[in-house]
Order: sequence, then C-alpha cells, then structure tokens
Amino acid sequence: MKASPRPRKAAPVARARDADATRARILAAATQEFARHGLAGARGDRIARAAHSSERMVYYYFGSKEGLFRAVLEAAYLSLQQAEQSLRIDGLAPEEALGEFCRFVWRYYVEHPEFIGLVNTENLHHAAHLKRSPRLRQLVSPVVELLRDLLARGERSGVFRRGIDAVELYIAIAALGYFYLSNSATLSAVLGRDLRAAESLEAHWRAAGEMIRRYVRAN
Amino acid sequence: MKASPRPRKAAPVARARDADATRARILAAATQEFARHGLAGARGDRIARAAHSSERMVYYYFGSKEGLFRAVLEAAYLSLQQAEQSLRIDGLAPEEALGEFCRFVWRYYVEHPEFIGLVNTENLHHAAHLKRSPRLRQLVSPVVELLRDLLARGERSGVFRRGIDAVELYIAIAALGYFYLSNSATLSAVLGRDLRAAESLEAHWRAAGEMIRRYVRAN
Amino acid sequence: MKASPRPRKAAPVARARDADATRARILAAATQEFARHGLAGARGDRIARAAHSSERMVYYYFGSKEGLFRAVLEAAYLSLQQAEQSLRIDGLAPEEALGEFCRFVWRYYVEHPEFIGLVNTENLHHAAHLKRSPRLRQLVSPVVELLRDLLARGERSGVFRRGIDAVELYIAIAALGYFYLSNSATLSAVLGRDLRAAESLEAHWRAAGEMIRRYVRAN
Amino acid sequence: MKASPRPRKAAPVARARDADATRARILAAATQEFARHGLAGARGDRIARAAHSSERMVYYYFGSKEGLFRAVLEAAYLSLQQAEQSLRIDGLAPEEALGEFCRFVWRYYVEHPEFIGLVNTENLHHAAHLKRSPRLRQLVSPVVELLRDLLARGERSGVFRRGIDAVELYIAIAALGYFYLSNSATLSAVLGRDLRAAESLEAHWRAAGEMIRRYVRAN
DNA sequence: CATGAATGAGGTTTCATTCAT
DNA sequence: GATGAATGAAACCTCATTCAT
Repeated sequence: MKASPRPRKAAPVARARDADATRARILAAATQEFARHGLAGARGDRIARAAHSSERMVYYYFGSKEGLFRAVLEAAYLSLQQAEQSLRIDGLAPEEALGEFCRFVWRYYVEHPEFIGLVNTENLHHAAHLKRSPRLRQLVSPVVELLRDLLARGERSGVFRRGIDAVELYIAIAALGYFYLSNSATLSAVLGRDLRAAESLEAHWRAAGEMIRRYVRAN
Repeated sequence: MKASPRPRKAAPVARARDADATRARILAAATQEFARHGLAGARGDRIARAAHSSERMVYYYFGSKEGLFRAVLEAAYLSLQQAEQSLRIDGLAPEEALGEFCRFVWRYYVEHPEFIGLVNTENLHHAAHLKRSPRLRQLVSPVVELLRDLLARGERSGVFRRGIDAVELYIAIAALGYFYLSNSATLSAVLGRDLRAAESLEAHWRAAGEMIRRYVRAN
Repeated sequence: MKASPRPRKAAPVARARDADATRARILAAATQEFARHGLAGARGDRIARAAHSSERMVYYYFGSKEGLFRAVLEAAYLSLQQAEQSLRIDGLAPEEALGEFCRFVWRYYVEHPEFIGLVNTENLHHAAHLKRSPRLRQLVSPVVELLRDLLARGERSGVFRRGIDAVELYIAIAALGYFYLSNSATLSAVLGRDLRAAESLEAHWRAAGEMIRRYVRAN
Repeated sequence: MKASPRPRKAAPVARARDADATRARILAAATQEFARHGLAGARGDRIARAAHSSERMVYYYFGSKEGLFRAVLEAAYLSLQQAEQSLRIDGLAPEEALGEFCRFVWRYYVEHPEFIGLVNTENLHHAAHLKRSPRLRQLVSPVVELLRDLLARGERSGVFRRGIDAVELYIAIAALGYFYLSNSATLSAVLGRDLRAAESLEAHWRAAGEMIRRYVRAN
C-alpha cells in the first residue's frame, strides 16, 4: 500500500473525495432520470435516492433543477465528443471508412439510450440549454470535418460521386440510427412489428448501411 | 335563414352549451400544450385558458390528464390516417409515385409539428398510451401496403431493384423527414448551421429524395 | 291482458309511477351509501349509479345532500318504529316477554346493519338532523312504554325486582346488541377473536340474554 | 434558569425547528379533527391551522391523509394501552376489583371522547387501518387477561359464579359505557331524555355497575 | 318531468426550493 | 461542508350543485 503524503486532514480529505464522488453519483442519477422522464417529468427525490444522497445535496452542488439539467447535458455532449475523438478512420479505404463511421454513430446510439432521451428533451426546449451553455458553444463537433475529408478522399479515388454535402450525409446517418431507436416504441405499435427484436435491428442496420453506400457511390 | 326567437345571448349560449364544440376546443388546445411541453410539462390551466373553457370541463370530458393525453394521441393518429387515405399514387409511374409519397410524408411533418411533439412524448412513455388505446390498436397504417404495391410495380417495370423491404423503406423515408425536423434545434446548435432556414430545408428535401431514389433504383 | 281504464295519459301516468319508483330507488341507494361511508364520505355519483338514475334526479327529488340524508334517516327510524309496532309481547309471561323483546331488538340490528351505520353517522353530527326533522320529533319510541308495562307486570307477579328504570333497561339491551355489531371490526382486531363468526355471535346472544335476565330478576 | 444568547425570535424559532413538537401538534390536532368529523369529513387545512403549522407539514411528516389517520389511530390505541397498564387491581377483593375495573373503563371513555369518535370511524372502515398497522397488530390488549385472573380469583373465593367468559364480560362492560356515550345524541332525541345530564349519567353508571355485579355474582 | 352541460369552490397532494444551524 | 426542517405556490382532481332547455 502506498503511503499518502501527510494525511494531516484525513477526515476532511476523505469528505472532499466523497464530495466529488457524491457529485458524480448525482450527475449519473440525474442523467438517467432526465433521459427517462424529461425535464418536467424528472423528480428531485428520485434523483437523490438513486444517487444515495439527499435532495439538499442536489441543490448544494447544482443550484437548481435546470442547472442540474444543464450539467447533465454538458456531460452527455462531452462524452459524445470524447468518443468521437477516439474514432480513427483516416487509414481506411473510403468505403470501409464510411462503413466504420456509420457503425460508430449507430453503436453510440445503441449503447447510450440516455443520450437520445436527453437530446429529445433538449429539442422539446428548442435547445435553450445548449445555446446558453458556454462550455458547449465552443465545442464544435469534429465529425463533420472527418466526413468532409472522407468524401474528398473518395471523390479523388473515384469511388464516391461529387457534390455530396458532408452535413447532409451526417444528418442522414444520424437520422437512420437515431429515429429508429428513438421512435421504436410507437413505430412497433403502429407497424405491428417489434423493431427492438434482434433480427429487426440487424436488418435495419444492413438496410441503412446500404442506403448510405448507394447515396455516396459514384454514378 | 330562420330567425330564432329571442337570441338575446345567442353566441355565448350556443358556445356554452355546445358539448361537441367545447370538447373539440379543449382537444385542440391540449394538442398544442402536450406537443409543446410533453405530458409532465403540460399545464391544465393553460389548456383551459387556450380552449376558452375551464379546468373543470377538461375533467368533465376527459376524466384525467392522462385521459386527455390519450384522446389527443388518438386524434393525432386518426388525423394522420385520414390524410394517408387521401393519398392517391396508384396512377403514377413508380418513380414519380415514390417521389409523391416522400413529399406527402415530409409535408405532413412540416405542416403538423404538433404531431412530432406528441409522438416524441409518447415514445418517452414507451408508447404506453398507444398500446392501451383500443381505437388505435385496430387502425393499422395503410401506407406500408401502399409502398409494398409500389415496390412491386417498380420491380416489374424494371426501374426498382428487388428485395427491398417496404417497412424498411417507410422507416427510412420517415426518419429522413422526422429526425431533421424533430432535432433541428440541437443539430443547428451543434453543427453551427440554421437547419430551419428555407435554403437548408430545401437542400435537405433534395438530398433526402436523392437518397431514397438511389436506394430503390435498379442496378 | 286487462284493459286499463282510459289510458288517455298513459305515458305521463307511467312516468308518474316511475317517479315514485325512482325516488324509492334513490332513497334505497342513498341508505346504503350513507350507512357505508358516512355523510361526508357518501358520493352522489355512486348513489345515482346504484339507483340507476342520475345525480340530477337526486337533487330534483331531495334538494341537497343533507336533504337526502335527512330523508334517509327519517325512513330508517320510521322503519324501526313500524317494526316495533308489530311486536306483540303482552300475552306472554314477563320473563318470556322480556326474552322476546331482546331477541326482537337484537335481530333488528342484525338484519339492518345499515341502521347502525346511519345512527353512528347521525351521532357524529350530534343528532342535528334528527332534532331538525319535524316528522321524527313527534314519533316517540313506543318500546319504552312497552318495557315499563312489562316491568310492572313482572313486579306484580314477583319475578322481577322493584326499582328498575325502563329507559335504563332499554339502553342496556340496545347497548349489548348495538355495540357488539357496530364495533365488531375493531374489537375482533384488538381481542384477536373473530366476533362475526357464527359461534361467537351465538355465545354473545346467550351471555347478553343472561345478563338482562339476571339484572331484572327478583332478589 | 439559563439565559440563552440573543433570544430575539426565541419562541417562534424554537417552535419552528422542533420536529418532534411539530409532529406532536399535528397529531393532536388531527386526533380532534378525525374524531369530530370522521376520515372523509376531516379537513387538512383545519388540522394545519389548529396545529399552528401548515398543510405542507402534515404531508411532510405523515405522507397522506390516510397515513395521518393511521398515526392518529396508533397513538390513540397506544394511549389506551398505557392507561390500561397503569391499572392496579390485583390487591383488591374480587368484587371491589371488578368495580374498579368498570370505573376505569368508563372513566376512560368519558375522559377521552375523541377515542370513541376515532374507533367509530375506524369501524366504518372495517378496521382496515388497524389491520394494516404492524405496530398495533402486535399490541394485544392486556385487560382481558386481567379480567380472566379476576374471575378466577372470585370463583375460588366463591363470590363469582363459574363459566363466565372474560371476553364476554369485557365486551359487556365496554358496551354499557361506550354505547351510552357514543349514542347519547340520538338516544336523547328518541327517548326524550337528556342522557348527558349529570343525574342521567350517574344513574347510568349505577345501573350499569349493578348489571355487571349481578352478572358475575354466585347463584 | 327530465336531462346533459356546466361550474365555483375547495380538496388532497406534489413540486422545486430555502432556512437555520 | 453538510443536513433535517420547513415552505409557498401551484399542481391535479373532486365535490356538491345549478343552468338552460
């Protein structure tokens, strides 16, 4: 065991560490709560209980319900950005790279259902919190730039057609993944098919991949 | 026109005692309120005021907030179904017909932003109200059948390739329209481009149409 | 089929009969409702539904909730009085007559649990409705007179002791029946014995009869 | 007496922050309100006002109206049990002891009219709250055991007859006190005699005592 | 005689938040 | 830094009752 240097204020230090941990637990609990119930539907006591803390602490650390939501939203977009930054596709052939890109985006949605819930809630509020958050205003998503490079590479090598807008391509990719997952409940009811079943999901990713491929390929 | 005897308080009385009209006004007001604020965020007094009625009447006609939401949802899906039934594309050539279909779906979303709000809210609740509504369980969307016929026609005439699933095609068309509109606020903030601007919208419909066309066409 | 004499106003007559029947059904339903839930706990819509009528009719016939309660109370006490008037014990020997009297009172409580519920409710209200009802103020219970005669007879024949107050005797008889039935739920819980079981009830009537007998008998 | 530093708002502050005291004041106020008006007739704002607190605090401490009622009921039965435990009659001669027991029970009813009101209300609800209360289910009334011992003693010394059930005796004693007080309002109206008058009460306790004595005595 | 529509007032309960130590 | 106690405002909903035909 490593000796910690001069634990003169052992108790306070422990508390301080708890403080960070408490804050993190509240943030995690709030992320789930806001994603599941929206901003208006979220309940402070549920967050406090899930975080093994108290409502009082929520206000202590985040000031208000909206402040907490803003923090949750910031953390969610920051997480996405970090994941995006770990994406390496510049070594791959354009078509493979695009496939990898799609898989990355869609997998992120699948593995982070809370992200979809939070973003839906934020859209209900016309992105008011996103706009007001200084931390988020300066973080521009790097993925569009990535796609732009990819399209240029594909164009040069002749496998992609010209004139494709990177933003539009990104939106299409996002749409095909996000909408399917976000709306699977109502779609399943209306279409009479369980879209959450494994085979439905797989079929969708295949069709969606095909759609993106056909959209960009030359001729 | 027949002169009614002593219409001293004609207008108010007519309004005050017309149950159908009162119900309809409440339903319309609630549709807006739920679409804008979600189920938890909707406020009974705002609905009553917008409907020129009272909170009491809301409960008189719809029993509870959830009952009202269910009625709103039923009406919204019924409206969509009625619009769908008025869609006539069987006389058009397959490619034109598909274009017409896309335009119909996307225009519906553009002209009924409240529909998107309601459906998002219902998805937050895992389609619980949709599932419980007997009126909606029996109404199956007719558009998938329409698409299936269209795909068959196109296949036979050689303009569409084989093996396209009508449900997948429908989801793709819906996704490209719905996601863009539903998420325009956060996307605009993150992508740094106003997706609600007229030229952005037009560009999107063009790109989306191209994507669908390329997805189905032969070769 | 018998021809009814001149059914000129058949419908109205039928309606008029229905009116009496409706009134009676409302009264019967209200009796149950007030007995089960008290005055404050009684619900107009439950009464209307149970009477196969409408809330509006309740007000049409009885003016107000309190008016309805007063009518119910009057009917209940009138029923009791009618039953009391049918009691014939003057031909029996004093001891037998007293036994018959007890059985009559206790059987009435057993067979009219709604009476107990109503009387408890009325006591909660300090008999305010009883006091205000002119119909009830003039109906004096004849049973005390009956008991007084009985006690005199028994005294003369030497089987009853002297100095027994008829009112006290009546209260004792009532108490031993009423309290047991009215409080059986809490007593069962506290005493750990199901007082509503057939053998418990029988044992109680035996003990209660013994108590009354020993109270009045000479020496 | 110690002088507290700067007691500028001493009284209000002390009162405002003493959780136990606040809880107790609410409980006391609710006891009166429920006893006087029943469960359905009780009003939250009246309780809050009488407790010099707020409706909000009622929910803070007791969760719901029913939760408050349950707490009130528990406290009432606990109080009775405590009083019962302070009853000492094992040193007295059997006849004296029985008289003391009766006096104790009847005095408790006279001095705790709220207990009668609460128990009546609970019986209206078929003892539903009593049954659900774990605290009350385990507290068995000790008085029946007391009576059983007393009867055995009296039997042995020959002053009491054999075969008397302690539960029946307890019920009889309770009935003669409870019923008289609980139903005095309607009985007074129907019998045309003010049962709450001092001389009526005294006469009743005398007659009731006589009844119990004659019930148990040998021969 | 009957009734569907309407309603004011107030009921219970919940919400997000602050006080005071 | 942390906490239990407290709270104003407003939410949803219900009640007994009346209106207007």
